[in-house]
Amino acid sequence: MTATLAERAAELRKKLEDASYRYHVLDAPDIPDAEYDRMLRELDELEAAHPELALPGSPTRRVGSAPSGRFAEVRHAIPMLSLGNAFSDEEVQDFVRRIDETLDRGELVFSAEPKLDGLAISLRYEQGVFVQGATRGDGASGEDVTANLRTLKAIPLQLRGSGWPEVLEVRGEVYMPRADFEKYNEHARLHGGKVLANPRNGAAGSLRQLDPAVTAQRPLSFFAYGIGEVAGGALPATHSATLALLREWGFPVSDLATVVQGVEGLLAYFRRIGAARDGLPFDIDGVVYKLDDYAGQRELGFVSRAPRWAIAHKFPAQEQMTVLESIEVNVGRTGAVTPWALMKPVQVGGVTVTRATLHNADHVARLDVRNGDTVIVRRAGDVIPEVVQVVLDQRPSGTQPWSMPTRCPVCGAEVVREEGAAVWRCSGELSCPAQRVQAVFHFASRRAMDIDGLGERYIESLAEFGYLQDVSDLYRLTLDDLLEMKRRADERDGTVPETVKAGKVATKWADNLIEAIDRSRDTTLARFLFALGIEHVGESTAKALAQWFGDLELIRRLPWPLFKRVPDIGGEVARALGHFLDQPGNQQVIDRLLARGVRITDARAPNPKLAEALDLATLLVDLEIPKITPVRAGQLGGAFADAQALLDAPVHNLVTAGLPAETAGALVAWLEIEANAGLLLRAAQAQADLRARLPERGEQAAGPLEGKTVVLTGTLASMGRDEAKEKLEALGAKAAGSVSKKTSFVVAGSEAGSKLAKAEELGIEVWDEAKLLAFLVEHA
DNA sequence: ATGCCTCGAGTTCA
DNA sequence: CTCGAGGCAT
Repeated sequence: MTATLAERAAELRKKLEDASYRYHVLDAPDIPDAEYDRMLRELDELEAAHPELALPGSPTRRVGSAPSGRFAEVRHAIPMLSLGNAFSDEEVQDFVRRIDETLDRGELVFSAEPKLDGLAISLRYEQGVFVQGATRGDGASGEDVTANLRTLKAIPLQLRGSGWPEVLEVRGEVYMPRADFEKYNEHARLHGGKVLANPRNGAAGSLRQLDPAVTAQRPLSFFAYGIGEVAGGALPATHSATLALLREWGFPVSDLATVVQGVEGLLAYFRRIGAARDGLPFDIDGVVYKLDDYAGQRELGFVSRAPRWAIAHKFPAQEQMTVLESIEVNVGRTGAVTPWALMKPVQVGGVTVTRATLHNADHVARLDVRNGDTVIVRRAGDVIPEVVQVVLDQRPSGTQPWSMPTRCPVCGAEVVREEGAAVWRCSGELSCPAQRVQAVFHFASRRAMDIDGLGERYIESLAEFGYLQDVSDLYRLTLDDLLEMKRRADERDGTVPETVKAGKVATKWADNLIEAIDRSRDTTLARFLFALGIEHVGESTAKALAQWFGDLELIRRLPWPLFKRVPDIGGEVARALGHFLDQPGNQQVIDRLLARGVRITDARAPNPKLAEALDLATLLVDLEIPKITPVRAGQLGGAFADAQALLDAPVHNLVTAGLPAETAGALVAWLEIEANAGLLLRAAQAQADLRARLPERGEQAAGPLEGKTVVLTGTLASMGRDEAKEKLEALGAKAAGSVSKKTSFVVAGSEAGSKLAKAEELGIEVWDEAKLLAFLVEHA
């Protein structure tokens, strides 16, 4: 029993020492802080419970690691201690209770401040002059980095004011502001410099440069938070008063540092800083509480490595270590094969994470993650977990680099990658069940046909049991089909509910689903086009198509080059759309959807601006015919009335139209290819069609927001964001996803974040909810 | 060609 | 939200 505990203690000590060395000496940590803290606590508890295991050299007895020797060693007259940690309200309550029991003096006053994620240093002033600066090192002695610290503008070389002690040591944190860190890295990337991993490492690495000139180039800053040795003078009786004095003497002190009372005060402060955290210009990993009066601090004293009168209250770890059990792949709607990591569940930033996307094969290769690896996961951008790094030391032996499967795990078709592209795709297209299921899921999604209650599981089962070949089958599902599907699915999974065994069948969900499918039959052209899941045709492009052509039948017949007449649609998107419509299978699906009751309720006349599509010269340029430059196309446009006339023309007419023989030859050769001739023929028909339908110019009334681009952000009280978007679009506005200088105005609800900040930065008009509502009422 | 600016597509958890 | 890539102005 004791033997195993002793082994565990030895193992923990070894790991902690290694990690500490990497962190403090090499500036290259290989495990997250949270993991370090966890191991240190385990060892601490072990040693507390079994004092015979506690050794003098244990990591629990000191703060960091010995200096690397490149800088002179500085012995701290008063050790630079680290703090105990609290991760929960209970631990903070315990901290306060312990002080209460010792001091017995009623409501306690604490100084509270953010805990910066930087590098702790000590600055020594004699007669008010900066004489020496040192890193914390192992707490007892650190490295002399005076020359480097002198380059920091935030550190006074001579104290301001008066009344300072003859000898004064100021402690604080050197850090790199986030924005400066980004800027620095951007510059480094552009000029091939060293890219810093994160602000903390950036600060640590910068201070440990042997050449102060290098340090001077780094955007470092400093906050004072305490004092060390004081001689030949006196300081106030409280920490807060001392901070105020330090500020007068010329030190930056965080203006978030404040005084609070009792446990409630501490916890309220923690929440306030936590809420403000993302908006702060620097990284913090928690807050620090210190008993404010020095007399009380002296009375409380220290436990082995930390003061009893202070504690660090840490935010939930944003990074954690866990084991990657396997790398799986997903097949998306477009056939994209995406690798993702299945991991042992771990708490990160307050939620349990088990899976994280690995984006694509290149990303996996860059990280070199393998099955069984120990990995560091982080929740990036607030929510989405990502695998940051592999802990190579912990890699099991005999692993192989991961490689993309050559066959689709779902349908067995070959997995291929387009030249130069990042994604690998399953080549099975609609014969791949995964792609079919995803296609239906997309079709039913809220922004497409909006079929409520049709989730992925139901779709999978319906497809599996043969009720669903393509999306048009949704519209011939019966109540019995659904119930039968459910029965077979339950049977297969062995999850037959007790109620069913008792002879009762729940049908409410199926009634609702049938009803939802029926409701979705009436839809808009934009939703319908989006729902089809055409490559490159997302919500925005679908809206543009609907707005410009107005009618499904017209779009179905259009030769692809004409799609390029719509703003923001270029060759790539037009070709993808044409390719989709050229497949008889797709046209049949559309036919069946219409035959089974799907109705487009907002058909209208084409946009008058499409008149330019009637121009033969424009059309010829769009067709991308070899040798037909815009100039040549113009000549042909002048010589022939329309595409039909060109098709009818004998070859020699091309030459008489002013075309050089070589160019005319290229055109004739192009036309000899049957598909091309067909394209031109269809273009001729489409032109005739359009000509018949186009309304007179200016017939369509322009909305009050015509030509305006708006961006919505934050939460609106009176309506959903989508609803607001629709209303603005109805008035002619275009709703964009991000703020740029082209944005006309931003509508900001409550808790608006980065987009509002960007708008303010660019000086773009911002509407609040009241202004939006007033505008909508006025133009209803 | 280059550099914005958008859009599309894929994604996590409660 | 973040990446990759298309569209378009320069």
